[in-house]
Amino acid sequence: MSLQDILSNNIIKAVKEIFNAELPSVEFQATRKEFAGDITVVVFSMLRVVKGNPVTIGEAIGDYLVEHVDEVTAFNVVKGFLNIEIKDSFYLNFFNSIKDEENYGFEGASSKAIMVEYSSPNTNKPLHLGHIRNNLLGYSVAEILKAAGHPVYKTQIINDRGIHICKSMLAWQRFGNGETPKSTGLKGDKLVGNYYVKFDKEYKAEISDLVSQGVSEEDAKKQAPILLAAQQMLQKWEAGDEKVVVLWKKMNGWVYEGFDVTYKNLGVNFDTLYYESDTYLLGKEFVAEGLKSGVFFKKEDGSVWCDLTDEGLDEKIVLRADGTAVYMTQDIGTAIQRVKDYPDIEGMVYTVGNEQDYHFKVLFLILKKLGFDWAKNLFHLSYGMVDLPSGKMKSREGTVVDADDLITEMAKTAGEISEELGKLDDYSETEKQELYKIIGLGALKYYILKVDPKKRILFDPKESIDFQGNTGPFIQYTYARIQSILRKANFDYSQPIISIELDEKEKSLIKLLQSFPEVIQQAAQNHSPALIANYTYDLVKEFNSFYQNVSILGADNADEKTFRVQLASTVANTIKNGFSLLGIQVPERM
RNA sequence: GGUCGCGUAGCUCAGCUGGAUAGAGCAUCUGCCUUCUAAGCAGACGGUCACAGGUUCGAAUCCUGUCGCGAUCACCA
Repeated sequence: MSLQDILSNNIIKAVKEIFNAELPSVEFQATRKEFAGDITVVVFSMLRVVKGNPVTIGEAIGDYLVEHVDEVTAFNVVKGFLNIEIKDSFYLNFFNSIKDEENYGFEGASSKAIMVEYSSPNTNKPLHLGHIRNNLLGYSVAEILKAAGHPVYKTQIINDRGIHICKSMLAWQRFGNGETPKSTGLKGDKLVGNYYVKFDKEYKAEISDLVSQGVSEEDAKKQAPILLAAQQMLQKWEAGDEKVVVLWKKMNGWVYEGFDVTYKNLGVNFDTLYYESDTYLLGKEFVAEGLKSGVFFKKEDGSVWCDLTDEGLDEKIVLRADGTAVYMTQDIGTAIQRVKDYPDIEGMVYTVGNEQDYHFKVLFLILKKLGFDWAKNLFHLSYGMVDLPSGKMKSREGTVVDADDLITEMAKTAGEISEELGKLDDYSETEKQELYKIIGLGALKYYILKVDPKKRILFDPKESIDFQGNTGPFIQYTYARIQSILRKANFDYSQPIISIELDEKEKSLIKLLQSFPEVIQQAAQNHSPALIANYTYDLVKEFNSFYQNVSILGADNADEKTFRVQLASTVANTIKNGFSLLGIQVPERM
C-alpha cells in the first residue's frame, strides 16, 4: 500500500471518529519548500463535509495521524494546509528497494497492444524539420507506451504513389541524363527531391508563359503541359504500365535508401511498414458494407457519403462518384487491415500534424459507426507546425530546414563547444565524432520534445539551439559527471544503508525518484514526452544543487558516503531511463 | 462566416484532475574553479497569467463573451 493510501485511509477514519463525517476522498499535494513537512493535505476541500475552522480540523487530524500512523512523525498547520512530516526511514526503505533496479518505473508488458504510426512521408523529397518533430514525437510516445506496459508496434504509411512522385519521375526523364545517387554522390532522397524542384520550376515557367498568352492564371495552372504529362504518367502507373512502374520502383528505392540513413541518424525505427500503393485500394469493401448497414448513403451521382451532422460535423465523402477511393476510404481500409495483421492491437496512435485534426475526428467517428470496438482507442497525436521566422517552410521555395543538414549542424556546434572546453583530449577522433553526435542530437531532440506537442514551434536557424540551461546537453552533462564520480568511487557500495539522517536535498531527490513511475504512466496517458523531459530536468536541477553543496566522496562517515554514491548512481540511472524514453542517448564523459 | 487549437517575465517554455507568495532557462547584473567535470552552483532584476464577466471558501487552471494569432471547412493527400 502506498503512503498516500495509508494516509488517506487514516484521515477518513479520523474525520469519521472526530467529526462524525464521511469524507469521500483526500486531496494531497507536495509540501512547498518553505514549510516543514513532506506531504500536504488540503483541509479546505473537506469543509463541504466537515463544518468548522480549517486550522482546528487540520490540527485534530494531525494529532490523530501522529498517534496512529507509524510513518508520521510530526505536523504543522498553515491556514487550511496540513503539512505532514514523514520518517526518514520510510524514504530510506523505499530507496533501498529501488536502488539496484535497472529499470525502475518501467512496467513489464501487461497491458493491451498499441500501434503507433509516425513519419509517413511522401517519397518525392527529403525529410525536413517538420518530419523531425513528427519522428521524435512518434518514437518517444511509442517508447513511453512501452514503458507503461503496452506492447507497441511502430509503423508508418509511406505515401509512395500519387502525382507528387510522378512529378519527380517526369522531371528526371526530361531534364536528367540518367543520374543516379551513385553517379552524383547524392543521397537518393536528395536527388529525387531536386527533380521535384526542377519540375516545379518548369511548371511555373509554363504557367507564366500561358498567362502571357492571355490564359487566366487559374486555367493556366490546370493546363500547363508538364502537369498534364505528370497526370498522364499517374494514369499509366495506375494502369500498370511496365516502364512507368519500373522507373517508379527505381526512384522510390533511392528515396528509401536516403530515408533509411536519416532515420538511422535520428535514431528512430519501425517494426512494420505500410505502403500506400498497397493500401490505396483498401477500404472500398467496407464502404460497401457500411452502405448496406446504413452507416453511409449514396447520392444521385453515385458518390458515397457519411452523414455526421448528428455529431455536429457535416457530411463527408468516402467514395467518389466514379467509384475510386479518396484519402478517407484508404485510411478506413488501412486501419482495419492493421488490426487484421496484428490481432492483438486494441488501439492506435496517429502522429500527424494538427492541420489534419478534422480528418482524424471524422475517421475515428466513421470507424466507430462501422462498429469496430477498437475504434474507441484511437488517438490522433496532433502537433503544431514548426515555423521559421520567415513563416511556413515551403520545399518548393527552398525555405525548408533539411533534416540531415540540421543533424550535422548540431553535431558540429556540439563539437565546437566541446573543443573549447577541451576535456576530451585523450579521445580519438572517431570517439569524439561519436560523442558530438550524441550531444548535438540530444540538444535537438530535447529542444523539440520538451514543449507541449500541441504548440507550434518557432525555429530560428540563426539562433542555434542552446546547450546551456534547460537543455539536453545540460542533462547529459549531469549524467557524465555522475559517471565520473562512480569511476572514482571504487569501493563496494551495494549494501543498503538504513540508519542515516537525510537532509532536505537527499530527501527531495528520493521523493522525485519515487514519482518516476507515476510520471511515466501520466506521460503515456497524455501521449506527452514533454512530461518526461520536464521530470528529468527537475531531477537534474535537484541533483546539481545537492552535488554542489556536499562532497559525495568526501562524506564524513562511510555510511553517508556509501549512501550518497548510491543516490548519485540511482539518479544517473533514472536520467538514462528517462532519456531513453525521449530517444536521447547519454554519454559516459563529455 | 462555422469549427478546432493557442495567448503566462524582453525572448523560449513549465504549471497534473481548481489550492499557500505563479515557476525554470536565455538575456542583463553580483558572487563562486589549489577539493568528486564551471555545458555547473548561489543570488539580484523581471508578471494586471490577452481582456471582461461568471461559478466558490479559493481561478493562470472550470464556464460565457470579446480581441489577437494559427489551422481547417475539396469527388487533394
